[in-house]
Amino acid sequence: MATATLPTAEQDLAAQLRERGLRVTPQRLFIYRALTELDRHVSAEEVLAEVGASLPNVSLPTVYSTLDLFEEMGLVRRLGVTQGAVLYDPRPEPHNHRVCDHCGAIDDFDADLDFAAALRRAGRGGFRPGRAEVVVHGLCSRCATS
Amino acid sequence: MATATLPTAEQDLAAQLRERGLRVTPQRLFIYRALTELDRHVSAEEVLAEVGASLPNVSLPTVYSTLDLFEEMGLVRRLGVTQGAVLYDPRPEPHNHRVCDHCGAIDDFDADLDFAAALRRAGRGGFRPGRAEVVVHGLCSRCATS
DNA sequence: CTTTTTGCAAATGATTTGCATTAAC
DNA sequence: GTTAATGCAAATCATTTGCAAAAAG
Repeated sequence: MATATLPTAEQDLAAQLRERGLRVTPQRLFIYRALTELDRHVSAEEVLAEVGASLPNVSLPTVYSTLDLFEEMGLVRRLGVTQGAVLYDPRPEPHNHRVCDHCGAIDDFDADLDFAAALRRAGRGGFRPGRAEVVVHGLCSRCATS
Repeated sequence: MATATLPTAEQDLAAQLRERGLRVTPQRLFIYRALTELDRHVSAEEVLAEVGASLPNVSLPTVYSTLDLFEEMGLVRRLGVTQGAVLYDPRPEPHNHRVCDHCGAIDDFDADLDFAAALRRAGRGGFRPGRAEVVVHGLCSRCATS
């Protein structure tokens, strides 16, 4: 795909793909754009719906495999979920999550916390720790009200 | 079911069930026992396998519905997972988790951390915070080695 | 022209549902 | 005897796989 007129972020994606010897396809660019535009935790279905508006006939298997690729590239993170479809988090930097125990919604919150002690403990027994985050369980505003 | 000779923990379960107006069935008692004996994060299938050894013909739907019930009763917690089946955590007290980003394994670690700041932040915007835990992502000893 | 990527259809795997039967109480 | 709980079979939902056709380089 010609990349001359792409926005910077998508130029970067194209470059990263080429570096890996992978191809720059409209599907990959549009899926990336959809993630940026949606800017929240999304399921594969939601990504497909967003992409479908501008690029028809994209298939769910393509969305899944592209999201997997993006995870490998560190562009998104898969979030474990206790109900419904897996969510993909388009924020690559470390941040924390709050999870509604009632409806399963997951959103972000920021707080700079000291994870040194936790990382030290987690590193016992051969586990190689990477990133740490706090997960706060509770009820989202909607579920707390009703 | 007659409960005269049950171990204490199972007597307690029986009492809790009766308090709720629910019935004390062998399935519920054996599933509870299986959770105690396995004493680790388990899938519904694993629970069924363990239960099946002593109480034949238990069905997977019964395991699922019983685990749901136990979650409502605060006896287990469902863990969100990014691959494979949902896991049930038989430890009711707060504790932390470490997750292998390669194979998806989740185990426990303890560390007493100060969540006050995180809970304060998480409580913004109408979210009602309950428990907090740290999740450390990384590679388990097995995946780090190979 | 070569090889990757895609779309479609079908397969898989986890979990849930419907319903007649069984078992608690 | 009444009502909840169970087992079985079938349905559902998310995700993955196989493969021929399309498109990137």
